Amino acid sequence: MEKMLSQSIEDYLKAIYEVESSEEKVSTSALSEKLGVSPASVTSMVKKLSERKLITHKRYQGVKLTPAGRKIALEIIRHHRLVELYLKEALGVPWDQVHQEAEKWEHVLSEDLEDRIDKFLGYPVTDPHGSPIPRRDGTMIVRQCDALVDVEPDTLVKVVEVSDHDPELLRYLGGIGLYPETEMTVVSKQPFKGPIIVELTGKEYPIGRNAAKYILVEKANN
Amino acid sequence: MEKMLSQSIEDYLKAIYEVESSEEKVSTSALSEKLGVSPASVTSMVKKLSERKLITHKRYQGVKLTPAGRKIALEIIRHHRLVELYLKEALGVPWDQVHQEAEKWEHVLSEDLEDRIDKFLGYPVTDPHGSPIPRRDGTMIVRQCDALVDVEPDTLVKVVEVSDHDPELLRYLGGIGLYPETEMTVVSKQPFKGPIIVELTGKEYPIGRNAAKYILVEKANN
DNA sequence: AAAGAAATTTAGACAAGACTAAAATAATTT
DNA sequence: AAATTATTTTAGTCTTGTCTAAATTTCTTT
Ligand SMILES: [Mn+2]
Ligand SMILES: [Mn+2]
Ligand SMILES: [Mn+2]
Ligand SMILES: [Mn+2]
Repeated sequence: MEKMLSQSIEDYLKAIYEVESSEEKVSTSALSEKLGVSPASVTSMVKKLSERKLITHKRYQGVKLTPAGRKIALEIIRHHRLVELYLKEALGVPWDQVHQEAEKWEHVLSEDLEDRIDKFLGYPVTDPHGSPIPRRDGTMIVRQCDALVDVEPDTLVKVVEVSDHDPELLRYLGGIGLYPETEMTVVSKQPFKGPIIVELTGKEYPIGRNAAKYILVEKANN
Repeated sequence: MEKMLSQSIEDYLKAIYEVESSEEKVSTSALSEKLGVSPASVTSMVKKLSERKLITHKRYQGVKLTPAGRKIALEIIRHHRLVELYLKEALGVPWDQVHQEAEKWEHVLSEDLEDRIDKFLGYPVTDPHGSPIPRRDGTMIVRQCDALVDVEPDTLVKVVEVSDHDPELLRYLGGIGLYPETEMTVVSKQPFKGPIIVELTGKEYPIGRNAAKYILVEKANN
């Protein structure tokens, strides 16, 4: 049952899953960008993944995960997020560094160790950045939430999730105490694409429009 | 300063170090055997490692680590042994499984994580099988001890180290309570290459000659 | 000392995964 | 609708690390 997949294949499937969850089409260029390889390299890997029935591909039209491919992607994402949380909880790795470490560890985690870590953490459902952890059976809850950048001023919101890709942003947010589950008020959106001002723990902080795209929130139930 | 070395190179250097510590010469065939690759593959990697000045090589005469190569080997062995101990202590992985896991994790451990694990464990000096953990500076204590198979009957000995390579042996030894630091008496050596009988916690157990080569002991001070 | 056996190296091939440059196709402007 | 631009694919090359088969060197026997 267990096929041995290369780290490269695992990273491609994960990237395709991630692009699928935010973009309409999963284009060669999007994957090229995300994985830091040339478009030509993406095309050749796409061919291989198609042959293995892990994705479908219409020439020039982008790719799509098959159920088998999606299952593997979620397996790797589960590893990634469990490891992130484990590193933070068990070894005190700061939340802006866990992503980078997990990027390597996700590929060498045995099923046995996955279970031990899961148990140690008390079967958690979200990682340190608020992203949901896929279940062992290859399913994952999808939540409904808004990007901070789209929220109207004067709204009380609760942070749901923060992108884990930019360590510098994470350090800034950690510095002002903005984590998943934090409640805050959107005070104003400065004109001319200026920052969004939020208030938490009695102080006001600016958050750039671009950063605010990567902070997901839900309206606080008052 | 930090060169990025492939997992393969790291495994070769580690294997060379390990063969060096037990055999006179580090032969192509010994490495081939240990790494599970063909002799021809060893020769070609040996050429590469020589060019990088990590080993010296006299044609048909075996290889030797340079100081630079030895330092890297010990770095990997340090990772390996810290991870083994960590998995056992922090996640309860049984001692017969830690080696297999560590074989993969040793290559993806950052210096930061290495330090965190070291600290968590209280700066340990031996791994679960009793092998010394190299220090950060690339040095390691070498101990003087005897293989159990060479000990005369009627001697009280203390277990120093057990080979981590055979899970089945480790399970057997764990089952009879034979771990590093355990004291036991060598009762007899059965004739015709028969087993060695040891006594611990009041009971006698047989240990095959071959297994006894991989159990290192010292005379108990008493 | 020579022959035979064993170990090592060379030669040549292959698979994975990347790259660049050029060709093909699709999307956008004019 | 044609021309221009952008995206994607193809073609061909490279590196890493492996393999098998053949040649070379060393070791062991006689
Ligand atoms: Mn990865
Ligand atoms: Mn995360
Ligand atoms: Mn290894
Ligand atoms: Mn060990």
